[in-house]
Amino acid sequence: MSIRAAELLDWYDREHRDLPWRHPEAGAWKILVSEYMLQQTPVARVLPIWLEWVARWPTPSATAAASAADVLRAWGKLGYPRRAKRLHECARVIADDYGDVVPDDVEALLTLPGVGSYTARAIACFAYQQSVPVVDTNVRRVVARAVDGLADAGPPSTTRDLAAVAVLLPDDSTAPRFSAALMELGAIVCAARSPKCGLCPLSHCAWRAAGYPPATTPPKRGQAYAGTDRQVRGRLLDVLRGSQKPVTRAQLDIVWLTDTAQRDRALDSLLVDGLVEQTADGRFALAGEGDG
DNA sequence: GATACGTGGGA
DNA sequence: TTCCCAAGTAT
Repeated sequence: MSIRAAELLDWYDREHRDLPWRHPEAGAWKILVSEYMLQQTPVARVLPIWLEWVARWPTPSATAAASAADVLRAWGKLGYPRRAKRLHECARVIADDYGDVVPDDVEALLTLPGVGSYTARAIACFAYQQSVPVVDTNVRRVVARAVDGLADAGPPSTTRDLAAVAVLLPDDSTAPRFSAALMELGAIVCAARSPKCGLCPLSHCAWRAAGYPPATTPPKRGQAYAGTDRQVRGRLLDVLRGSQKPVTRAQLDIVWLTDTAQRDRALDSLLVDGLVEQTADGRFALAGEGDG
């Protein structure tokens, strides 16, 4: 079963959320910033950070001129702070190598730090109106249901997923809106947890036609967060974000008392990732503190 | 292909 | 309260 573009586009025009990075005046850089922030992070949490961010650093060169520490602080508790570091590095590359203009071709975009298959195509599509497939988790789920009649998407495969969406893409200038609509439908109607099929505009959904069969593969258990290195890293970084001055080892140690080996490992990984630096006197600070 | 990588809100 | 999961990327 396929997806009728007209149904999807009409629904999108009626029901889509008014998100600022979708406004025509946003421009490629601010769209790029939104894409980094939206990687694995809900719109509601991104919105306030994005608004402050693009007002403060409206261009790649403005972003590149900021210190890494300021960038990490502005990122706040959005999560996965390596994204902030990569965004900062990306800004420098675009400022230095691309004349402060976000490149418009997928191949060049893919060379930027933090830009993978999804983000490269999202920028080409939404910032430059190119008819390239854009595949995120929402799109994969909508296609799995509406086209394949399955409750959930199978394991991701970039090659396979791109090909599946490519055949659905309208062969005209509506392609970018079609991709945005696919993502929007997955986000607010064809949701993972409780799909609102009563509100779905698609009159030909294979999953519905099959009587909404449940997933056949057992749900994969995501790893617990409590007690992981990720949680320890988060705690350590939170201390560093909150201090304008370098902190002592003891100030970091108190955030994780239960497993000192794990705490040491977490701190070391932050140093390796370049998110944290050690000062000459042995204290610790956010990377690039004092730069810019 | 599997795994590491933050955080917080809703069911 | 616990569990799920949210516009992925890099290794």
